[in-house]
Amino acid sequence: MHADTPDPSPGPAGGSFHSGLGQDVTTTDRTTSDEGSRAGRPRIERYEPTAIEPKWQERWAELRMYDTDLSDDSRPRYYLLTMYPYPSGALHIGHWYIKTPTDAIARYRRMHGDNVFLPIGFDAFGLPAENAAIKGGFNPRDWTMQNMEKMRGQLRSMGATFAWDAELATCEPAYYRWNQWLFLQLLDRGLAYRAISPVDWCPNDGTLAREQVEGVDRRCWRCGAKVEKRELAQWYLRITRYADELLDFSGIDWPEPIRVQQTNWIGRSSGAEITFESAPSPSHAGGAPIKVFTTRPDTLFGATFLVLAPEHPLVADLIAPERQTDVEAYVKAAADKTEIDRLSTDRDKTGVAIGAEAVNPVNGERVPIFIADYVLGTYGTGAIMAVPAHDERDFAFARRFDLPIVQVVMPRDASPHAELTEAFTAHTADEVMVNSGQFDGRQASEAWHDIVAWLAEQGKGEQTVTYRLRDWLVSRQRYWGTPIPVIHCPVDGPVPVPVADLPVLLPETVDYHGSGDNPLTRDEAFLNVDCPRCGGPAKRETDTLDTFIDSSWYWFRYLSPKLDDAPVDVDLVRRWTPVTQYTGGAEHAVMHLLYSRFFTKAMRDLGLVHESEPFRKLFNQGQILGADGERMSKSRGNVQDPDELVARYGADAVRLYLMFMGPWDQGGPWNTKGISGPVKFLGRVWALTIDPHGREAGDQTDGALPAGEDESDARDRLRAAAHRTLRDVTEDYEGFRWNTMVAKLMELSNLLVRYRGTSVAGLPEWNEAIRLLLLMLAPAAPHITEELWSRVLAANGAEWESIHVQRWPSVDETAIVEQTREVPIQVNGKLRDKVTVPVGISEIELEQIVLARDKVIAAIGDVPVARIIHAGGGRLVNIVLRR
RNA sequence: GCCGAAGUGGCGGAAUGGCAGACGCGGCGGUCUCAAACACCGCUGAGGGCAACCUCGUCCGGGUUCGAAUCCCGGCUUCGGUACCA
Repeated sequence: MHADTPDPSPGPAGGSFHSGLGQDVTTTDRTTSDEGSRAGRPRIERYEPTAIEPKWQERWAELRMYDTDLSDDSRPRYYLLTMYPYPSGALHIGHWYIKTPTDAIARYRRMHGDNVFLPIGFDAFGLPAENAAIKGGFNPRDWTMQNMEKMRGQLRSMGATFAWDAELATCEPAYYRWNQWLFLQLLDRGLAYRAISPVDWCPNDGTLAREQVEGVDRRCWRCGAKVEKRELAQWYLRITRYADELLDFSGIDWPEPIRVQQTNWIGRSSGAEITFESAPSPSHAGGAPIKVFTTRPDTLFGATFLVLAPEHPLVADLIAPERQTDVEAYVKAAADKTEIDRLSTDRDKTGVAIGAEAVNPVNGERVPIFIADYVLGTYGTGAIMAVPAHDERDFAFARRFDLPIVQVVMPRDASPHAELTEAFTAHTADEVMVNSGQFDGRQASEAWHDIVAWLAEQGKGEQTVTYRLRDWLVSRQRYWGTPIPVIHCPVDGPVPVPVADLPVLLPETVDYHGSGDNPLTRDEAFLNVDCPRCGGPAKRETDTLDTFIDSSWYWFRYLSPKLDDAPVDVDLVRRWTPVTQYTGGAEHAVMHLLYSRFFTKAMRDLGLVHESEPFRKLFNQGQILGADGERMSKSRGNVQDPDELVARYGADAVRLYLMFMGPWDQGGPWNTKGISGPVKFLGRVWALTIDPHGREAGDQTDGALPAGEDESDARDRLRAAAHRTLRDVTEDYEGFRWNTMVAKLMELSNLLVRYRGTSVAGLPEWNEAIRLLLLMLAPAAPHITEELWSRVLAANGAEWESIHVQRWPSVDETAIVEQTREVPIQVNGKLRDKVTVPVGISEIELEQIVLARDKVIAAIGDVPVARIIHAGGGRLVNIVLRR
């Protein structure tokens, strides 16, 4: 800063005459540590986080500081939501990584006067509880409740400001009855329905989740038996009805990668549905419509065969008797594979002809029909027209089965006779039609529309849109979830449970029989009921709901977790939602974060909520990996236990270290060593505050101010640094840039350390800097700042008031204004010199000074100066020489 | 394969068109101590020079610009997601 004024002007000497200052906050311990007094240096009380953290956590809880008054309209509302944890047993460091910075946001917003609501709860249904229960022979409820109790304690140890009075657990009837209620409403609106679909089924253990099927030969994870596919009646939610609306992200501020993922997942494809007809054959009358979906109707003349999905319903009608055996064998083989296997890209194409033909509507040509598992029954119409010349998969299939390949689209200037060695899939504005009858010579992109129009005229096709997104399968053949409120009557079929009979309670006792299949199917008391419609004997539905239902509306319920006559408090929902800021992992991109958007829209259409989007702003934090760079898991033995760290370094240090590691959205490998940085920093903040006049053994400055500074310079510099830090740190808080926020506070504390024990320690500028430092640090490290704040107040004889109810300080711009500025000087873009000049200097004056510098003259030599660039507001000067 | 994110010292990272490496870890030297630990002070990208200084340097190759870690084009690598979606 004073690089060009090296001569030292000694400031007031010594640093030992300040005990009389009113603002002296030195602790009384200074005099009690007699055995530690060595070399005339009083030992100050050390920073002991474990001694202060529980104390303040209790105090905050006693004062109910963070229960939110939801009816308070006098302040801006800030609904801060963080993904609720699954009660898996214990918190891991990843929970801290997302939750403690979220708490810093809450505290920061409160210091701006916002009414912050930061609820917490538990995603308490799910498979891990059931697996643990089967293994240990106990009730999933007991396991879940115990885990929740442990995790509550751990969550409290973060010092986070959760609104515990709003806590909810989804496994409580008070919550899941409303899952059931919502399900019935969706059923009533046609947004829930039942359909048959294949599930993985083990002969010993019943239905398996996808992750319970192991290895390429698909065996049960528990008993090793070969897993089959079974057709089961399943409940679905009609999320596809909202596909187009879900593609619209206007009005929400979400990370681009999530929006892209959701968009791809929904997978809107514009194309045409084209109707082929079956050709007559000895065993089949012909004339049956076969609908195919294509995004390339312009290639219709190139369709040389048709492929149906193996499970396509028309297969049975069309099949030639002599093909029966082969086709059945193929269909069975396909059914034994999961969709994952079927979709594996590098697999060779397989399929069989079914001995039937179809008629191409555009030219009357007869083409053979195949079934092949590369066509999916669940997408489009489950049937395609195969155009091997213009589709890679069809090309591979045609090569394999020696089928004709007819090119119908080609580049304008290409030779029409060249043989294709791979599918030609380019679809720009520059291709023309060939081998396409009346469309020959037309530009392909125009022919696309012309052919669709022609088909529509003939009643043989229409333009359509297809989505990759499927309806949401919500049936789970599991005990530990929300019972689906339906009764199956032999007379009336599936009948909804009357709303008055809700909740359908999960039975208290559970008998697993040492097996993984759903014990509800064996629970006679649960199972046997009267039909609500005809009163006759009927059976309850034994499937439970996917736990993602629970998390699809939980933030509404936080506002009134105990409300017992409606799922949500319409008035509070109107005032408090959408959620202002949501924080959580990106791994939920196309599940929870998509389902929540769907549910919000569906609940809007049910008249329950007014808005269409759940979360106005979303932030996805990164993932903390093990020290080995791998995902943390018990089996790898690389899990970091936060309790251990808290016991050793304190919650504040852990919070600060997690924030300091790097950008929040980045995550990264855990490295315990690095925590010593934040630990030392907190120790310095402690020492600076309680003992401003102390000096450490080995300090060679001898209490003198830095060379070239007098006391007035030092006071200005302290004040400028404190306010500049405040300005920058405020911006970092706003942008969730915790790592640089902490770094800047470290810089300020380093500066204060330099002045500790000098004549400016304890002066008003010093005290202001300490005060700002504590306030800026308070949201991130709430305990130590609360403790030091209370000591400062006590030392000044002031009444205690929590640091966390203080207002965020405002920047004094006049403190930051400087008299001089250091200007880097470049010659041809290379740094050659620096010069300190008065702030208001003109460009002409600056040039004169710059050009007179020895180093500049040397760098220029005898080459003429072409021009001189003054970069943005005089931040830099660049002298450009003639080439 | 496709989609997304990212490549900067020994390590985590900062700087997003203007002084590369803030801040921290680790390392080296010193002070304090009987000694150690703690704490404190100084140094710490590479190479050269007694020195002042000089040269090189942000994954690789081009380009734009007075000036590029940053913008553009091409490539490589790593991580995440997805998986024959017609």
